Amino acid sequence: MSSVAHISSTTLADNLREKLISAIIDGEIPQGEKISEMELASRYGVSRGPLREAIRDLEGLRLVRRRPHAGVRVVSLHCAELREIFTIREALEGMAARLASEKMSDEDIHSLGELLRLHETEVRNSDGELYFRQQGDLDFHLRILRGSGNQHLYELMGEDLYQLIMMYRRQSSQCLARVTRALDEHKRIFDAIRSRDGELAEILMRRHIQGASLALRRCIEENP
Amino acid sequence: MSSVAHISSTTLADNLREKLISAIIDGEIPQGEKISEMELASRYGVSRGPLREAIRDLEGLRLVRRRPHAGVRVVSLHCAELREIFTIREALEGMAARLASEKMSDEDIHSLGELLRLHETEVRNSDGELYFRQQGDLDFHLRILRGSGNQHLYELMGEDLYQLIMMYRRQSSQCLARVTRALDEHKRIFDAIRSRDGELAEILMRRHIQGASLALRRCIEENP
DNA sequence: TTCTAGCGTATTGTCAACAATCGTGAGTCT
DNA sequence: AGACTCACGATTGTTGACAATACGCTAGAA
Repeated sequence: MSSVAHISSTTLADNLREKLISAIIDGEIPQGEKISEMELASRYGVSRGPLREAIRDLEGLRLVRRRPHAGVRVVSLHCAELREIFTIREALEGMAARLASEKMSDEDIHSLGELLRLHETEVRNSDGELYFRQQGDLDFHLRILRGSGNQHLYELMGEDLYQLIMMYRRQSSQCLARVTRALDEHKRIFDAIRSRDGELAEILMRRHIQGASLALRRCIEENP
Repeated sequence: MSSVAHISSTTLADNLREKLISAIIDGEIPQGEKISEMELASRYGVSRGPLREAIRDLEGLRLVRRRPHAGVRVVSLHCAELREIFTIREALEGMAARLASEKMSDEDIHSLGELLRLHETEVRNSDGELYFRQQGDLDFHLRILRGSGNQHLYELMGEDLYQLIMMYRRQSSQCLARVTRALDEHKRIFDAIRSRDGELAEILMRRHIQGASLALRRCIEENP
């Protein structure tokens, strides 16, 4: 089944794709850097064929920009671009919250509540842990995305676009202090979903993401 | 056999990508069909390398599904999937209408009004032309997408996802009769944008797309 | 007859060499 | 000195051959 050891069970290009995503997200390959096919190929011990296919995927995820015959560079997320992404996120996750209010099963909603309680205790205990926040926050949003029952929506926002957000989060580690407030907003969104109030859930989710976007921009202005 | 006179200004893979998109959209390669790399490569007179890269792109556009070592099939748009796409479209284009209300220049708005007047006369004259409708409708929506000033939003919805919608439209030619009503709804959206009323523009756009989605589903139920 | 096992073929995945294109720096002319 | 030309080097794009995997077919037994 889907357990371990799918290290090389797929194809080289697919594996490379994941490795490259991680490398870019972690900043191992810096933003704006031009990447050399030959160098990367030898670094990962594969030929240029699979590598080029993986790069093609990354281009689709908008993690790299490619100019024909001139090489490919890792994108650099400046403020305007990040704002664009968050606007898209607002539209998509707002819709997801609305759909989740209608479509989620009672069990899934219950499970989501448990997750929130878990987050609360974790926030209370280790009050400065931001790694948790990244994972936990993501987890909440991903659950709602999945709870929408819209497979395309989940793939588009939760698998593709989230990579871009992850890339920013990993590399700009500051900008927390919003943890407790975010958790509070999560709880209100959850309440709306539990009440099957799709319209409210959408509004709250959109506000929540607007707030995150605003906080992010403020943080960028302060810390160069 | 083939006129190879076209010296590709970009790359073979990029050209192939566009050709394959057209072929799939036009139904030249039928939905659900498993595509053979060798056959396609010889058909388009290229090697399998660039072809595989182009296919990788199509997978990102969700026009094909690929299973490792088992080949790649053109997606088949059944009703549920189409509904998912339209839901995403509703969220994204609704947001685009809101943003366009704030960001579009007066000249762009004026130009958009001219486009609508052009559409009106065309609809009045050639009342059954659906090819116009496809192009014209798309044009209106694309203008708003671009008017949002959000580059990522435009690329995501107007360049990537629209391929899927185009694919459906081309292949199920029926399902018009909504032309005049759609035009009317376009006009109201335009009015909201001209009034710089982003909230109203978003609501109207979402209703408009909901209506289109509903009409589509009804049409599918009637015509198998 | 139907299920299963095993083999052979056809297709996909990978590689390393070949060709085309772009960026660069030396050299020259005004 | 500054700008333009042109050829060189390095990198990307493309190809056909090679290896690995999945699918179908035949054959045999229950």
